[in-house]
Amino acid sequence: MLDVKFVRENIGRVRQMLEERRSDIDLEPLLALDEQRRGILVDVEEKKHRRNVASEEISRLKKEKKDAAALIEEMKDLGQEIKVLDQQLADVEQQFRDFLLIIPNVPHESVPVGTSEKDNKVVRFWGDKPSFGFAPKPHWEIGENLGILDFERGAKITGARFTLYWGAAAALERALISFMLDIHTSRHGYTEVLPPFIVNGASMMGTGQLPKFKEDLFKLDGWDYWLVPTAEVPVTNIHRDEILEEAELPKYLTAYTPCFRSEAGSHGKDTRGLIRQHQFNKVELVKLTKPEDSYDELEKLLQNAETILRELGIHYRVIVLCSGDMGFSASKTYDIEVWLPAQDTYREISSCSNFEDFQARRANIRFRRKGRSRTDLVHTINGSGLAVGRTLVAILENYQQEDGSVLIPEVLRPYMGMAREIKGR
RNA sequence: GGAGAGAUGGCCGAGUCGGCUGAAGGCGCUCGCCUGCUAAGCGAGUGUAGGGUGUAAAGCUCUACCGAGGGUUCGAAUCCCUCUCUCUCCGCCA
Repeated sequence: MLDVKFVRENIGRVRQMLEERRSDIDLEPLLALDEQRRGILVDVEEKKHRRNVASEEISRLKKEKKDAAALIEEMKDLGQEIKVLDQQLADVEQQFRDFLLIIPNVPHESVPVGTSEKDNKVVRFWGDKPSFGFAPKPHWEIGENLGILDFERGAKITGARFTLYWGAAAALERALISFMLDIHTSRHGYTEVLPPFIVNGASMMGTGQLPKFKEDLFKLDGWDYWLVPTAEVPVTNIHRDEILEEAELPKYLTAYTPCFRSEAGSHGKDTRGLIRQHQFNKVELVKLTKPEDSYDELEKLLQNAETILRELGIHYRVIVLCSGDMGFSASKTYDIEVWLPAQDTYREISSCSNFEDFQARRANIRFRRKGRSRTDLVHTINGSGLAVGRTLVAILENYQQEDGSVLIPEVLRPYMGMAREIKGR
């Protein structure tokens, strides 16, 4: 959510931003509502002031045993007027807030302007594409041949985009989760948390999934409860409606959660394999920082995520998303794309974003600088560190051998009973 | 699921028959004084949000907020209703 004052004072910039994001929101109604809101506010506050003064007067008259009937009668009318104005104000504020909630964040000045993913810019590459003396297979073939990925039974148990893992695949998934969490806690200074996997509507509002992206979420029937689409939601909302001390910042949090996404609008896309599932595992990195530090902290968080792929020895590239391809709440986003040899392409395995104060304003997460009385909004940053299912895909494809077996990256072996390779269940 | 108790400022805790209670008292914290050091002591200050005024900061001023929402009333932390959450006991359960 943007600051109304910012919108009011930088109307040109906000208009331009909406254009860059290819959004057709018209800001006029917002400004009109803001004007209206302040007009009613001044009026109703003045009336309330008069009522307060009169109430004291009535109290005094009664104590002195004097007649207060005339004043009371007068206040009855004033009370009615206030009631009407309060109702009007509530209506206007509701509309005003609803409007503000659907305006996207302003891209950072370093973000390339563009209309689609074609305008994203590659920042760097790491490692090399592996060379195979045979035609590399896609992960779904590798997994099915080894008997460790069962797409048919996943679909039977639940439906499309759900997969059953057997034996070594299940163990590898679990190993990856532990490995990632261990690296981030022991080497990068994050505190591990295990949050609820179901959150309420207020939390979804806080990080920006609601009200605009309801159709992407799974909701529990009859409850204001939603399955988390990412750990970003419960973890960022840990400090919702709190005021932190300056000394507590920056906060580094990491969490494993499953993620649930309806994938509305992606019918027919990535239908084979593990790439696009309704349920997948992810280790998430979340930071709450002071505004002046957030862009440095974003770079560090990105590197923290990259470390996982480097340790696993898998080739990847980093790209910066252009204005037209960025998510609703982000000011700047880097994607890490991992190399998938069978598809001869790079696929997103992590998305690291700075939201500046956009989420903090919605979620009301503030901090107080030492020696100052007023509060400031924190900046929030998060990124996948990494998407576990896609990491498993990358391992299967990059570490496959001609005989159909898969080598286990060395750093994962301690988590896999020191096994060197996967030959079957 | 059944029965009961509660929700007040960073924390503890008081609010009688509704009327200078944004809220006593204490703790904590901040600044100043005092003091070989520390501790103690003394003095002052110490919620959040929004509006007005102000070039800005400060300041001044108004409004709202005592779990949330509604109601009664000239006036509600105090009375009534609904909801949420917490705690205790019973039942059930991993």
